[in-house]
Amino acid sequence: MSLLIQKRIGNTLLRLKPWVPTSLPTTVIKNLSTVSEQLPEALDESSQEIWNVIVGRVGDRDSEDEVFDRLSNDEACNRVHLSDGLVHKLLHRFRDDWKSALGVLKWAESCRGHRHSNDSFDMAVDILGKAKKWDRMKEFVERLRGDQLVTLNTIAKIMRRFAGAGEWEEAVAIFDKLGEFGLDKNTESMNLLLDTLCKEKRVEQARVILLELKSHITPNAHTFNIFIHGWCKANRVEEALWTIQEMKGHGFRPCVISYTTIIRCYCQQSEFVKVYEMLSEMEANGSPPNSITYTTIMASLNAQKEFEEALRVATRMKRSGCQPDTLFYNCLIHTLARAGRLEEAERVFRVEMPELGASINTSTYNSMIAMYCHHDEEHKAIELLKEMESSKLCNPDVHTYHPLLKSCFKRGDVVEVGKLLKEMVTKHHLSLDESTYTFLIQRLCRANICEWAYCLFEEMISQDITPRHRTCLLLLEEVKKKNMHESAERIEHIMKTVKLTAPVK
DNA sequence: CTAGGGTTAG
Repeated sequence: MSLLIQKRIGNTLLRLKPWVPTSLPTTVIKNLSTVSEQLPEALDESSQEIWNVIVGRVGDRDSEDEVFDRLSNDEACNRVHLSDGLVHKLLHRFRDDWKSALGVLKWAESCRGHRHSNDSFDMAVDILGKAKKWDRMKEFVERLRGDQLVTLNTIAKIMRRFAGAGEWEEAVAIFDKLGEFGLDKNTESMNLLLDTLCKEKRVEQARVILLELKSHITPNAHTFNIFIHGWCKANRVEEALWTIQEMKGHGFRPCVISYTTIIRCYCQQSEFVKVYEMLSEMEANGSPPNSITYTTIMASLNAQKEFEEALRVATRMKRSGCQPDTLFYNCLIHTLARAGRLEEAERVFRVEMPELGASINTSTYNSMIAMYCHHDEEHKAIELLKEMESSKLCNPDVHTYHPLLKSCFKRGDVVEVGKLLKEMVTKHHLSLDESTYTFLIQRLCRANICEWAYCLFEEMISQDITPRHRTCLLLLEEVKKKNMHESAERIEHIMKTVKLTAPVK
């Protein structure tokens, strides 16, 4: 087995092999041992080969120069013709590993015939920002500045990373220096700054800055919508309403976005009377609600388990003549499923969506599959999964498999769990996420196969996914019951060293 | 640079 394959994400089952206990059904063991190499999707054959080489060459703890050297000295890498798309995918692959990302970038730059797109540089800046390597980021941006390669998009990445890390003053400082990058302080760049601050719950600061800049830069309708969102995010709907007035004072008519933002805030406060009042107001004053408005309300009612009420909202929407879209239908199907109206959901899926030209996506299928599983019609769920695979319009994701896996556990069919996991990894190149690991570990423990659960736990750690405290405790208890001393010690060790995620709620 | 799902889980 090559190192390359070991490095791949989602080699869950592969890693299980040495651990598979004899108590597991033989079919499971057989399934686990036949995993083939998975490939990242959407790459053509030659790009795929390059990908494998590069990813295989990049070590875990190397410096950027080591990565660069290794790639430069590799024959296969030197023969490569690099496309922007491939560089983009590589940077994305190393988005959490800035050293490797910079090494790859540097190597790509040195390749004959290759010139980076702005997008690649921006991604590098973003990766450094994500890692909070501020000095390296500034250094990198300086270089870009020299080559006049800094765009407003670059600035956006910098600002958002600073603000996201709580360094909002730095975000403002970048705005102040826009001129140095050959960019203007205008409405567009100001809105970017204000939006960044508002999204990081710094609406007050944004407000102060707007007042400062007002005499130089004219706000537009976007500016006010940004503030409406900012106030709502801070749960200060009074100020948001006040901003609507201010907007009017500046000669801008509040639009469907302005109102929908406020409606969302009312929904979160469960102030549904106010929601409906605002809906009526919108209809009356010529900014009628759209699909997004209605979907927002329905989703919120769903969250409160008010499915019948949510369905009334859908009826109201259809009566209003508003054009439904995919997200609306996904929400509607979800609602119908939760309300136990399977035939109606089927009709929406099979008839209404195609007729009204709403495209069906992964989430649509996921909702239908979850519905069937929930109502013990797994065969229909599996049929839909097959349909998804052959349709080529959309592919399954981890959420597609959750209800299917749950059904297997419910039936006590562990063999099927193994089959499904194998399919996820090999056929669809999916890697398990934190919630899937947590779920599997929990259910495997309950099914008295904590050996398997422990393997997944190890796998999780090796993928740098932090287990929840509760998961550790559960597994530890099970492992102790089975006298798996070594595993128990290891779990205890991990609990001490790894920063554990607090349990949800 | 402005608005929207879901989930496996008591």
